[in-house]
Amino acid sequence: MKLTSKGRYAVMALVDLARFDTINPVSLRDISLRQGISLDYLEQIFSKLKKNQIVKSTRGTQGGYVLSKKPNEIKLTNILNAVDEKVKTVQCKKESKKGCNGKATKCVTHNLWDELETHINTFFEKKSLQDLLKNNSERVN
Amino acid sequence: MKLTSKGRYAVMALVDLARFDTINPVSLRDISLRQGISLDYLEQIFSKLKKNQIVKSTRGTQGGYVLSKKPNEIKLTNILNAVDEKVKTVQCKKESKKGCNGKATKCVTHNLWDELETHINTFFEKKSLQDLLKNNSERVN
DNA sequence: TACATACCTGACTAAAATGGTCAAGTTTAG
DNA sequence: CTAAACTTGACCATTTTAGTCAGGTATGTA
Repeated sequence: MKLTSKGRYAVMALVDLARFDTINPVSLRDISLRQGISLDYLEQIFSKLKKNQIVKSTRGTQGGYVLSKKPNEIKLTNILNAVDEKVKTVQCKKESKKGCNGKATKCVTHNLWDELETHINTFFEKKSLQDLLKNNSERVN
Repeated sequence: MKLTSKGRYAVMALVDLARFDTINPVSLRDISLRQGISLDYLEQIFSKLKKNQIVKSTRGTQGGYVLSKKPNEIKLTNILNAVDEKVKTVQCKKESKKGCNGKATKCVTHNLWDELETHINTFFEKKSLQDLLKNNSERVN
């Protein structure tokens, strides 16, 4: 079980945005430099964040990104879903009439992973960007 | 973020074992057939479970595996750790003096993943094999 | 004692996911 | 009109996953 960098990068970038977008849009270049994340990779991530209406973009010189909602309205679950960092547990095909692993019944752990999924999602639904801002009033660059 | 099959297989196999090892040791072959898991893969998994004293083995004809403790004493966290299915979050090198991503300070999400890790582990520490047995009194084969 | 059964070990591998890079744009402020 | 910034999509090296394969070794039973 593993948490990947993409979700972490997305959260880091948005915290950065929340801190710096108050006056002007923030360019990915700036975020890249401040957070040490590859610019090209950031572009992929922000493309998804934009599709999910978490950020808005302005083109051209002095352009960049801003949050489309207030930090306390952006929950971590929104961010992680946007970049496809969902909790994937059992791969039992829900379509199929069969249970897990081709058996007639559900595998004995089926409910377990469901519970875990709920458990983790609850955690992410409670946390907002605002919560992270509070814990990190020290400067980062 | 993803949960892999290895951990799921380990739990499935141990639930199977808990149900059938009361009289004789259970052969991996039987578990393989009942649970639809490759025999060779099961051997790898059980090798780790044995190293971590979760199961005991008997060789020879009529041999097989039995649990080394009672089902209520085996927590999911023990099982998942045994098969290296730990929760891995940030890859910040703890050795290094530097913070995450080569920055001087901890990345803004550092504490977040720590919290999540604790949150998930708490879940696994509460659940025992016994708990899974209760929820699955229906037959599985 | 033979031998089948079952555990044990380690090397190997196809496929997928991860964590990016690279190239070629389009848009717009100045 | 041009540089800064967003946009899109193809591409790729590495690592992980989920096994397979090939050989063992140990031992209960006939």
